[in-house]
Amino acid sequence: MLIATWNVNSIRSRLPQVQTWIEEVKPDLLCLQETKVDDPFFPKSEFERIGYQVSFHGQKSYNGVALISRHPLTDIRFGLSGELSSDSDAERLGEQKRVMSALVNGLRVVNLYVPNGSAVDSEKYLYKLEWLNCLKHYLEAQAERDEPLCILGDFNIALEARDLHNPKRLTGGIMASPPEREALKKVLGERLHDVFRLFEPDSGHWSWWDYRSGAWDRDRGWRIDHIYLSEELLQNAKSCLIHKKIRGNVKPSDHAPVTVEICWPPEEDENEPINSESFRF
DNA sequence: ATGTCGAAATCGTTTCGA
Repeated sequence: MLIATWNVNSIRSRLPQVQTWIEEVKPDLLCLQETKVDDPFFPKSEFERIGYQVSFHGQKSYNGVALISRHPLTDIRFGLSGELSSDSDAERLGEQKRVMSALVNGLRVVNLYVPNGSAVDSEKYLYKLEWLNCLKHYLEAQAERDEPLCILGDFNIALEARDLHNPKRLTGGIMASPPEREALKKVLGERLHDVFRLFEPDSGHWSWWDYRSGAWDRDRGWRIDHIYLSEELLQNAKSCLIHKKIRGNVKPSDHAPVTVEICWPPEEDENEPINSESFRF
């Protein structure tokens, strides 16, 4: 099963590129962030035409997440509500459309667009930390359901020095400050593992390059788009790739897609009866 | 050098957020 995450920075601006990439890579599930479109205007039929089911949770101008799937999506959930400590938290944090989840092939996928945070100690930064704390509670409640878990998306956090092109200069700033990193580590707990690092220990692998300052031409990137898996999925992971060349497109998103290949469901039982199709006549 | 995008309103230029 091939699962992908991509912050597209407006699905309407990026539609041709997303369609081309889907036809090329054929992901089973594509999780989008920053769709920047209210639900009535999501280009749903553009994906249905190529054999995908679509579900989305968006708003005008900002944020917005979507799931594009070749397999049935069930038990689709929107936002962090239902798992929060109070109704007022749910209402306040639900205004920004940043989370949706679904069951696909028996695994729970949680698609996230973590707040950017603007600048350390700003109002938006405090919101980001608070939001991550709510996400932690949400995932703790989720854990009781005992489903194999994949959480992925744009985390707007580089967890370690090797995830930054210039750790000396950038560490301590937004997306690389100790409080953000600690908050994310608490979200992950003991259960969730960064599948990219299972295959690639080295620095120099980025998923986001700022549009400004010639960051792409100078390869000054950050690794802030992540895929985290629970143990049973991690054991069956075959690869995790950053599709860097997509960032070199004409009119690109500032993020590249990231994919994980998981052997899932884990193994076909050889003793199981053969497909009933064979008995048709 | 906060240097570029995308969206929307204050609309053919500026603002906000990233």
